[in-house]
Amino acid sequence: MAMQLRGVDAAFRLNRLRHAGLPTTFATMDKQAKGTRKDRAAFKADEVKVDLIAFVVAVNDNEPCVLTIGQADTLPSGPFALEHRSLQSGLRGWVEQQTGHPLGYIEQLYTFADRDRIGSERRQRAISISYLALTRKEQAAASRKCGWRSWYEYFPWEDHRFGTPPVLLDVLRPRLIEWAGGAADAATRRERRQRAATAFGFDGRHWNEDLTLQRYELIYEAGLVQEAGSARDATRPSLVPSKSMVADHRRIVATGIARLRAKIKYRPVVFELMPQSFTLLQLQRTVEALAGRLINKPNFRRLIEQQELVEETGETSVDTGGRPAKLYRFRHAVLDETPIVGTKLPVARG
Amino acid sequence: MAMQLRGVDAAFRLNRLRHAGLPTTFATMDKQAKGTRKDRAAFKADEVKVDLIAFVVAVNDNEPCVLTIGQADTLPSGPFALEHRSLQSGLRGWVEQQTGHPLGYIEQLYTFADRDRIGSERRQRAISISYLALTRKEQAAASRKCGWRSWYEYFPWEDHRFGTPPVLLDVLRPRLIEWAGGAADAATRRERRQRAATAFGFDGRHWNEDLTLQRYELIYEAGLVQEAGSARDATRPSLVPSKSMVADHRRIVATGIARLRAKIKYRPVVFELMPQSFTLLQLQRTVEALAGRLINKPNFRRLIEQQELVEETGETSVDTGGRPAKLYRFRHAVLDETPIVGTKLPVARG
DNA sequence: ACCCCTTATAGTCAAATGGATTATAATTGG
DNA sequence: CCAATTATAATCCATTTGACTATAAGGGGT
Repeated sequence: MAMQLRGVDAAFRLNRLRHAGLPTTFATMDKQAKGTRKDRAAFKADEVKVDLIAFVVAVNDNEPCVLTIGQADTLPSGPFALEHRSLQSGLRGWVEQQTGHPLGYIEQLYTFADRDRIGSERRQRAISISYLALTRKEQAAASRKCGWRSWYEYFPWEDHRFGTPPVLLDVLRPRLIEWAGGAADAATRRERRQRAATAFGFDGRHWNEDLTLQRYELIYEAGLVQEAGSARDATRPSLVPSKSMVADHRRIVATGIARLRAKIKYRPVVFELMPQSFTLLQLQRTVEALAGRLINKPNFRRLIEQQELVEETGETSVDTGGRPAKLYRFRHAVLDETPIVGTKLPVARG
Repeated sequence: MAMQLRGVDAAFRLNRLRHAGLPTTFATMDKQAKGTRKDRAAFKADEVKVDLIAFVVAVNDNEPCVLTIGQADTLPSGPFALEHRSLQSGLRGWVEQQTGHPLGYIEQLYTFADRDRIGSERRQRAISISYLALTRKEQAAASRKCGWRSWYEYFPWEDHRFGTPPVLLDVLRPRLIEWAGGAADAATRRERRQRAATAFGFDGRHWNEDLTLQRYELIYEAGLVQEAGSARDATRPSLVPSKSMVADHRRIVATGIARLRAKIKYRPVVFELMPQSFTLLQLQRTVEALAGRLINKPNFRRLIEQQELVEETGETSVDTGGRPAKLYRFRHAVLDETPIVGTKLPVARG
């Protein structure tokens, strides 16, 4: 396998193995890690390169988009260098240089170790730190070799706004069933079916839009996607129809989508993607684009209003095609107020 | 300031500044970041050192504990080296070597750039990757120079199980009010009061146990805590009574507590901290220890049962002091089933 | 044996929340 | 003026959730 399996849920999966009594990394751990804290300065071999990678999001015409560079499907990135004052400022610098796009909201996603790069003289370790960034397309200053592409070109099974995507039932389901059935023992087969059903909402289960990363990892594990630059055998006839990305960038995007979909439910981050003033329907359409599913209109409005996230500007928008809609703006004060909504513990009050 | 302000919410705070029209990192960004992707291999200056730091958690006698090493209050850590097969295996190696403790569940917390270390010949960049790990004390093999310390020695204001901690109202509140009032302009004063009230539940607001990191950052920003090794002026007479840690380890712990408190509400991670079989009250006490607040007993049992997280072992425990309690064990199958509980979007079904 | 204390377990009830639906208002375009 | 389209308000009902009460089952002392 040309790529390493990793991701946010790797620890979780590993843990499942542990409970099942199977050997884990922990059991087979390399014992040769020597040296005390004092020794650190003596080693030069410990030095590694650090890459910063950005998953930049904007919603254009109700389509959630990722910022890419070059002809290939590549995320903006660059090495963390001495000139950078911080990781974030390094990331901003690279993105602005490569795309001409200034970033607003930034959030760290995940740090992972790349597979060893064999340098000219010695082994070279590399680490990638990925980030999620939110902006608006208009902020782009006459872009260079970069462009906005819809998420759903890379993840066609993730868009449920117009009903269940055909690819899900026509392609993914049979192939995942096939993959599950290909396992050696019955327990693994059942476990694979279980995982696929939960992640994709098969067998009458509900679709959960937050499981984007689990779904990608499942598809990847089943060998149904192929990324550019990986040297996989070409014997496998047909993969799931979707755009691939360079290296493991598609996994980073999946991580970012999952994070963002989860986050819009408890923090007011959507407004980073909105213009200064907007109608409630525009806001709803943006959330729907991110979540990949439709939202009940009256209930959405009730939710927004009772949380007092927005305030009226006093103006109305007339290009709605029907009755003019009130324009709203985000109440920035909520960033200081926000008590974060939901608890799930039955706490004892008083 | 001897330490850099950073953390999970740094992006959020930064963003608030942006909206308030203040200059930000983005605005003052260094423009000298040069070089294309092809140049990477040519630079040696870009190499950095990578440290792995572990926040290891166990709950001993209803007290949530952190694993520390040495006499000082230090988290297990060590450099990421060539011998390590992955970041996680490197972390496991260091923790086992320094504490003799094997790790089970591991989850990445945050990656940050340390302040520059001035090496003997040239500037040296360093990066720290922090992790959250869950275990049980019993797994410890006759420990070396390490020990378990209660979280609440470092964060006495976080334990609300036995009522509001005195330090909150007697020390923190007046000092935070003083800090808020010390701001130059009225807007900043109001914003500071607002933030403090939200984070600590002042002025009749509810206590939100998930805001551990925000609270620590606020206290830090107000100059009310001092960490070991920082060269702060000694003129400030009295700080908030609490144990400090080496470097920014206390911030890492705060990040981990916040993450864990949020996570137990939607993923069944508590069971990593439980023995094989346990009573429902033991489970409840463990959750209470982590959350730092009491839970309504009947409702907690209802929650556990309706989610089918556990199954009866058939045995009962008699050392409860009253009626014997049924013993339960975790249903590991839920790890494959779990559809993750809560949505907060008013989705349109059908 | 009995009482009393402790904890376990089951059940009830009201309030709040959340999903779905219907009704009414204000525009544009023909 | 009518039809189509969108905005906005209001209502209904099932489910969830917080708070509380009642009963069961043990141990320890007298």
